[in-house]
Amino acid sequence: METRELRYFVAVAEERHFGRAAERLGIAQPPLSRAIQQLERRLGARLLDRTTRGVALTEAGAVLLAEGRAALDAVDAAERRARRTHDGPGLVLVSKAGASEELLAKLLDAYAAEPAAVDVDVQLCGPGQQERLLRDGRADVALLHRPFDATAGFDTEELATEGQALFLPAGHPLSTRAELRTADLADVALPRWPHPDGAYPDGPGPEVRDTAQLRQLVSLGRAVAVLPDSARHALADDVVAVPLVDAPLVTTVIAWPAHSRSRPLADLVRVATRL
Amino acid sequence: METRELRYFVAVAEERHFGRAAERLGIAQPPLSRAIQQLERRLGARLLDRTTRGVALTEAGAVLLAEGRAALDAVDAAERRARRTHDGPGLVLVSKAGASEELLAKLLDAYAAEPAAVDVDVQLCGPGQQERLLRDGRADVALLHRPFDATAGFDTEELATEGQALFLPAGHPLSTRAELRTADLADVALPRWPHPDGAYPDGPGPEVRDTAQLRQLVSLGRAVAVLPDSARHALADDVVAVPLVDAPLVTTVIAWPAHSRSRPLADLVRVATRL
DNA sequence: GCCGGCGATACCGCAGGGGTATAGATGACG
DNA sequence: CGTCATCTATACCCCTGCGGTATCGCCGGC
Repeated sequence: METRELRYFVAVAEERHFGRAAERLGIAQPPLSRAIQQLERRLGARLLDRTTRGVALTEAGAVLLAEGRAALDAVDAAERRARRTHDGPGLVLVSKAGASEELLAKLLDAYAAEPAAVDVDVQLCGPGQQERLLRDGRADVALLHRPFDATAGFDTEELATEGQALFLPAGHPLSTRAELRTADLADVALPRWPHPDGAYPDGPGPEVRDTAQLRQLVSLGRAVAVLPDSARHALADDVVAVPLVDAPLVTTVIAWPAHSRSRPLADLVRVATRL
Repeated sequence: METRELRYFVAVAEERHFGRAAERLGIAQPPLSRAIQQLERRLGARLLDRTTRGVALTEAGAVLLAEGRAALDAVDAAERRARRTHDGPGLVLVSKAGASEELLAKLLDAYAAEPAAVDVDVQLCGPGQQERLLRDGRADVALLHRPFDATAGFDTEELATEGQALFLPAGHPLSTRAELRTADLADVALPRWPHPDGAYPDGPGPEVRDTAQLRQLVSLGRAVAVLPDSARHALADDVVAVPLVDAPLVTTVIAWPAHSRSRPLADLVRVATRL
């Protein structure tokens, strides 16, 4: 199966519409129809149920969509990592904006002191994006936070575990409490995080993209946030943190593609585990 | 990057010779040279150092070889799993021939009793092959044995942990001992297992492909073997097992691709963990 | 019953992948 | 040092197959 066929199929499967998929791919609709038919013939399997109002995935189509996305990411990763290797030694580390800032700073300092240290390009992104970057080769290593981020398929080492706290603007009714339980948050409008596809769930809370942005909203009195205790370290005067004693513990882990065995990556991981 | 280009590059990188790679690919040598040149131009990176006596990998080439193999496996997996889904529900389980036989039998029995059980196709193979089958989609789930098999990149659940024993033909000098230590094996010729590429290391012991074959050689008095205790269960009268008290513990795990979320697979894993 | 939207079919043009023949480069060898 | 063997690159040709345009057939909505 060729990458092109797979890209075409994934586009149709995601758009559930040949015309829109063709537009997204920058080709006309008829060649796309033909390509999908050929793919189905070669696989010997129906992938799509066509109706006059669009297309639906068959079971085999759903499997090919899931596996095909992973395969396309792997191909992209091969290309990106080869290109980056040619451009010179270096690592791309990705972390959530605003999360584990102190740990990240210590890690970068400690690694830079290593004799064989290479350039580390730090990418900050919103939650749930790191996994994708690691899979498609835009990043080599990531700081993830269990249980929020999926670590499936990566090698990981645990770096730190901490509790969570509610971060409130000073003057908020709950800000005088010594500690809180999740039940106390029943009628608090918590911020809404985007799904992986970028859409936001419905609800009363503000829409946020990353933790740094959220912290600013809290400071402005426009949001309250549940964040790991370490977010406390750069707290503005007008923000209060109250421990949430029964919130799940958050573990910061360093994660990398399971097959990676480069020397700089191994050094970075070793430094991280010895912090 | 197209699958075809990647296949071509991997062939040349593995053969380190354009002519042989072309033959393996079933094409002539000149188009292959051209294809690699185009790939290098598109990537903007030299992948191979050509000499008149063959080719050597550059650093970027080595990265592309490793990542490219994984990517090609992922593409194959997408194709195979889509095809198998179309052919009907079913799981392919792979295990080492002769290993964990009792546990495997119990697992298959227990799963078959499930209300939503699907066909389970059991593939037996030599050591180190399961990982490959799981990666390229020929299998859905595997029984692996830590620390011998690599579980990197898979989701796993532990099923059993056991010690190892030395399996000897009756009458062997060591067969009367109540227990052994690894130091006692210093001048015993242990069997040689093939590398992933099929080549055998040099040494005095017999060449073996799988545990079932090894057991037969022991029974014939042509080999001695270090195997997990459970290999004892179908022991012939003429074979003696002596515990190796300081050998590493062997953990049997059930492993599957990290992103797999099919109902039959989840059922099988649940049944396995409750054995 | 007509219209609009969607996927499939028919047909054409050309980019590019594959083939053969051969040149160019370089280490091996007498 | 010249010749040969070996291996990759270049030149040139052919034809497959991808992509484009025009149009058809089908079906749901009004």
